[in-house]
Order: sequence, then structure tokens, then C-alpha cells
Amino acid sequence: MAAKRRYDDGCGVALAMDVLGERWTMLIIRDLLLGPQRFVDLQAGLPDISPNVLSHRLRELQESGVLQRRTLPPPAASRVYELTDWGAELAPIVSALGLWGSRTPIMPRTGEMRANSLMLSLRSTFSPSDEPDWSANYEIRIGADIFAVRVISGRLTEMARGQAAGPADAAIITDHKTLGLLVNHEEDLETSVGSGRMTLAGDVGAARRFLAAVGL
DNA sequence: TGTGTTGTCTCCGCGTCGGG
DNA sequence: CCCGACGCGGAGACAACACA
Repeated sequence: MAAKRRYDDGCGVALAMDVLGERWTMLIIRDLLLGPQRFVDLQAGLPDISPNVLSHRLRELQESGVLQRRTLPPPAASRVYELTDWGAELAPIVSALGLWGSRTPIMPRTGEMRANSLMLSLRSTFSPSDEPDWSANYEIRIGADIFAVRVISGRLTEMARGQAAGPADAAIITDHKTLGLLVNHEEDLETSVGSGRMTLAGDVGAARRFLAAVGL
């Protein structure tokens, strides 16, 4: 592969684009914001990326210090990619970029949002509450994908792929399309639940409270 | 040792850009 | 406008590794 193009500009924006400006790079980072992923997991989340391009991007991001590769302990013993502390600082930037992109005036919204994207949409559109009594652990299931979310005193403090360490107070079980409609305010919660495409379990009030706090 | 998984390498086509 | 250089990305082959 040829040498990477650089802007040769001391401006922070140009330096950031030297690191992040290649095709697929931001989407790889987006998918890693919710936790470590294996090479095949990243491929599954980005089905149009070829293995060599993914391999190349991962290596570039490792060399840039954005992510690191780690080998899981046995019996898994597989290698996963995860953001470094510096790479994880991109979380609010990616969220802001997602919000900005969702308001694009010229490009039609095409393609189905995947689980990772939906969860990041929930995070970026979450409206913090001043309710000091609102603290809850949530389990969100989007098809086969499971995510753990924690709200403490009305603030969304954690969102990660996989089941939470402790028991969840409420569970939200749905599919990609339904959650996408809800996030985009193209369907209300009552319709989603009434149609059976969304199930709320455990503390239903807490689940409703969470869903009322998200969306564009 | 065979098989599946994970990741890399090589080759090639296509698009872009700059010089003549 | 033409042509060559260069960069990007995809397909397929291949290597390294883990595990049964």
C-alpha cells in the first residue's frame, strides 16, 4: 500500500484528519465506542469493507494511538480491538457528528441503521434530566445484540455492548427498524409496544422514562 | 493433523491529477 | 485534450494461529 497522504498542516483539524480522514475510519471508531470488537465483528458491522482495507485501517489506527489490539484470556483467546483512552475521547465528537449528519438537508436517509449506530443515536440524543431519583440499569436487546445502559441521577453514565455485570432494572427488547422509527420520532412508543414489535420488561416505568429521554 | 478463524499480501482496475 | 503517475480499494490467494 502506498504511503499515507497527509495534509502537512499544523492545524489541529488537519492533524485530526491525518488520523481520521480515510474512508471507513470513523465508522470503525464508531463501532468500537461501545466496547472491544474482534476482526470478524467489525467486518459484520461494516459488510461493505474488504478484509484488507479493514486490516489496513486497524493498523493505521494502532500506529496513530487511537486503538490497541489485545488478546483475550483463555478460553476465548481471540484478539480484539479497543479504543485507547485517547481514542475514547472521540465519543462526544462522533455523537456530535452523528447528530449533524442526521440533519443533512440534501442527502436522503438510506440504509438500515445497525445496532451500534442505534445505540450511539440513543446516547447522542439522550436528554439529561434533573430528576435525582432517576437511577436505573437497563438491558437493551436489538435483535441478537445486547447492550447495557446505566442512568444515574438522570445522567446517562454508561453504555456498552454485552450484558451488564449486575441485574437490569428494566429491559427494552425490540428490532432495528422499530427502534430506528422511535429514535427518529417517526413512530410513538405506544404504537411500537402495541404492535408487539417492542417489549418492555421489569420496571416498565423506568423503561418508558428512558425512551422518553431519547430521540431526535 | 485437519479445520476454522484471523489477518496479510499481491495483483489489478479505476479514478484523479498534473504536465505537456 | 491526451497521457503517464499515483493513490485507492477490491478480489483472491496465502500465512499464521488456535483448537479439537
